[in-house]
Amino acid sequence: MATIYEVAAKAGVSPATVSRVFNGLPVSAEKIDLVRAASDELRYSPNKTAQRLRNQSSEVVGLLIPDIENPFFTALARGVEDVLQAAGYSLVLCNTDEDPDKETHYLDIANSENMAGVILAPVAEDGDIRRLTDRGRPVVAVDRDTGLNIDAVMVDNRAAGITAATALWDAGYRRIACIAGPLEIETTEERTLGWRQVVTKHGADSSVGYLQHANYRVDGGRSAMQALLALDEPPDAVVTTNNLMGVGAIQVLSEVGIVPPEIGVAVIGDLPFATLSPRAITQVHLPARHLGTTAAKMLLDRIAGDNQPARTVVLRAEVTLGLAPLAAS
Amino acid sequence: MATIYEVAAKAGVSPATVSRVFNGLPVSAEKIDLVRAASDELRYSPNKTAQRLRNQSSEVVGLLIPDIENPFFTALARGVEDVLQAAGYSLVLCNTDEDPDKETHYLDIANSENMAGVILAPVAEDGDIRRLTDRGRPVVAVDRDTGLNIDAVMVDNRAAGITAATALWDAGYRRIACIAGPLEIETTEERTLGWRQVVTKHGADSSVGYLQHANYRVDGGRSAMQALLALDEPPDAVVTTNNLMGVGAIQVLSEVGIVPPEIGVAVIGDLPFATLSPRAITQVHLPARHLGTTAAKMLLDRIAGDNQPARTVVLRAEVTLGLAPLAAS
DNA sequence: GTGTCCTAAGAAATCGATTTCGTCAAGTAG
DNA sequence: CTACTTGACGAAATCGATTTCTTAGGACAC
Repeated sequence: MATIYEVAAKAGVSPATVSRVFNGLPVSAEKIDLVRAASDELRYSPNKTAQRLRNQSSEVVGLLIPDIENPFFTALARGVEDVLQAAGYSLVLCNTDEDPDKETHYLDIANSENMAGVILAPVAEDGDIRRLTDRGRPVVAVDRDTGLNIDAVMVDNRAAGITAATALWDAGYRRIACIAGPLEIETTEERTLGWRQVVTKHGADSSVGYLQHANYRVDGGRSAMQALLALDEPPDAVVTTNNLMGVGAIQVLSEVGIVPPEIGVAVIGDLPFATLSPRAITQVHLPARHLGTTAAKMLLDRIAGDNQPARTVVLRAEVTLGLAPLAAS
Repeated sequence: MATIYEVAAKAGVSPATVSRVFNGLPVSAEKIDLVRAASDELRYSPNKTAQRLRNQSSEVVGLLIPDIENPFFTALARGVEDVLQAAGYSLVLCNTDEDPDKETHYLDIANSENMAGVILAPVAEDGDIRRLTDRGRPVVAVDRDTGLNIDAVMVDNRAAGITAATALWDAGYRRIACIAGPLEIETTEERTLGWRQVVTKHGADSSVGYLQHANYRVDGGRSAMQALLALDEPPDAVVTTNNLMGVGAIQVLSEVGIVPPEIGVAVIGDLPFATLSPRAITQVHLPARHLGTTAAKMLLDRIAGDNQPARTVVLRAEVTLGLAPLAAS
């Protein structure tokens, strides 16, 4: 790789002049031509590492997500990438695995790598985000809240829970269960609260094991659904508070031969790879990609020097109704 | 952020000594203590950018994949990440979107970012991989071949196609169609050749529209399946040459009410988010994660200075048989 | 004709680490 | 006791860009 010194030597000018040409600072037309010719010939492109050291910042943004294999987060990542790529930034994608230590580790890296900023779906509320913000590096929280006063892009999870449960109730289901995630994850807790609000409003009983806590993944949904089916009076419908648990629940149902709309199923989150006709299922679509693009735009604003007080943007989910039960129960 | 000079001043030593302490070079015990105390107090951690400039390399690896929303590639990425993370490297994930220009762009970035190496699922055979290899940066191809003489980790795609078609034949299906991807993508072409080999071996007719080319995604699988069902004599089984097209095909089948094993379905690739019981479907499991871990290990070897001739590792797919048809047709 | 101002462009400092080189002191051999 | 080796460690060069400082030269006013 050619350096700025080689270009300068070949063009018969100083390195400073080469730098000026590449940064659009005033240089005589004559020398501009010399420099362009020399740099073309040597296929010169400025060394980003040296630029970064000198400028104390880079055109790299970190994105920290808990699970790269969850389609929700990949859609989010896709949204982030689209915006950043268009703005000439590159994206470093880090998998925190719901592990606070990994999160801290990657935040340290963001720091010592001089990244321009970070978009973060936080694992722990007390993460070491300060280290970045103290150095003036913008951080945007996405999907989940931090305790800190920073930009955030969130989904109205309570409303999503209400929407899901209401859709099932309106379709005629009366014994609506809920498969919730681990207690520590606030998003799923909020959705659960939305479900509970609807169920109790209608005076239905929600205390007989209809609330199942499970891990956030497919197998969690499976075991929770199995537990629900084993109840003396199984539910006639179920809300799952994320996409993967929804997959697990539907798998179990299809294995025992109970297919929606024989049982009502509402999933909060999208099922991009559902293999049965998605029409039978109520989906509360989370705007994952939009979450990503919004967060990326906010981050770019901050990088550009925007200093307004921290904003929180709340996006709403959109529902696709599933079929109603075949006959009144 | 504290610099090495501040640490040196506080400890009353030279920056060189601080550097030596951090790099395990011989320093007297007495000064080691001084440096440790000072760096702890200042929470010093070396600036990676400066290290990278000086050392002409970094502990960052680039992974270029065509589609971050495809579970095959996220599983692969996950495998890469596990290995790199354990070795203290970080991963920059780049989405090439099957676009040769984006691929070139990201390869340039890998170059000027002084990345330690690159793992690449190439889009175009004539990509600008040379620019990296010429500078001594190792590159490992994964999933797809390059024309170049570099390390590669591949799947035996022909065998995967043969396995899929044979499983259906052995289960008793006799009119086996194939949903293939775009002609440019060699992986799906090889799988298609495997299918054709089995079909022609048994003297079955494969020329009556049973081979459908479609785009590589869910909607491609949908339209191909619809075309197959519209034939005068529709197939009684179908092989799809990737996971997403499989999803689309199965969706269409479930919508028209034909459920496996009424029709035979063999998918090359995994269906991690299938919502029907996967038991009815033959899956040829591609070792996506293993592909990633293998590639990452090979890359780390090269980074460590391994100079043996380029290797190509071929992994084999594993089949999970679906159910046989209910009655002989 | 001389003083002032402005612009182009080179010299040199800077970012923060690593590493070579040289110095000095202590230890060992003759 | 001198000569030579060895080891710790500081001074300074280096990586490749950007930016400040400085200087030279031209344009213009008086």
